[in-house]
Amino acid sequence: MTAKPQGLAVRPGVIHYPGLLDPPAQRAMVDELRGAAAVAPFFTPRMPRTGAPLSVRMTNCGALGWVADEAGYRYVPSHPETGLPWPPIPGRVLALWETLADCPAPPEACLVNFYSSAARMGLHQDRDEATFDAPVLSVSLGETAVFRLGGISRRDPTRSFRLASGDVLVFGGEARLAFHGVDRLIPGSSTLLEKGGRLNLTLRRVTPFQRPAST
DNA sequence: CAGTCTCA
DNA sequence: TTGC
Repeated sequence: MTAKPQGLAVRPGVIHYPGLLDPPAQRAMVDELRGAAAVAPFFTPRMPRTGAPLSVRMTNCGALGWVADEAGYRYVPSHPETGLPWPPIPGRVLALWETLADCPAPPEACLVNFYSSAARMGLHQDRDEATFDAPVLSVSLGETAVFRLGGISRRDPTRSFRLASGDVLVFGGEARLAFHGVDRLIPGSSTLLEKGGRLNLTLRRVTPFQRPAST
């Protein structure tokens, strides 16, 4: 995949690439992620202050990983339970970023969220990064998610649409800070993951990069 | 500088 | 890096 594929603008700045990864590519990516999860096991994130658990389980790849616990939301260089550095971002995940992100620097964080059939994710923004110049790239693997997308303000109207296995979504430009979440999964919609559920990868730039000079 | 929780 |  060298040329940039065509996508659908769900709203300005949010591009949906349905079925961008064919089933063999999805399987290969899942295999890579299994290797990463063997080094950095999934853990249960918690809400700041209350400690209420989120229903997803998560791990990370890359130089920095996103964690959530009583202390807050933040990026850290190592796994909160093992203390080991996050494993590298898998090659085919990096390749997707290179094709789609239009960004001169590689991603620093690859958050891997696992949704069981009952997991959900409330509406939120990805805003814990020190730069919003780079887009956020999201990859869906496994069961279809009923995804919810809003605007920049929490009270903006929202829309819902489905994200199936192999779909890629890019949040950039004016939509980089769009609210989004997952209402639910559609059970039985995929057999990619033997035990069901859904993996979502979120690729992000965390620290600023030097943009090419304009003259 | 309160949040991607949840339940009232 | 959470207490305020």
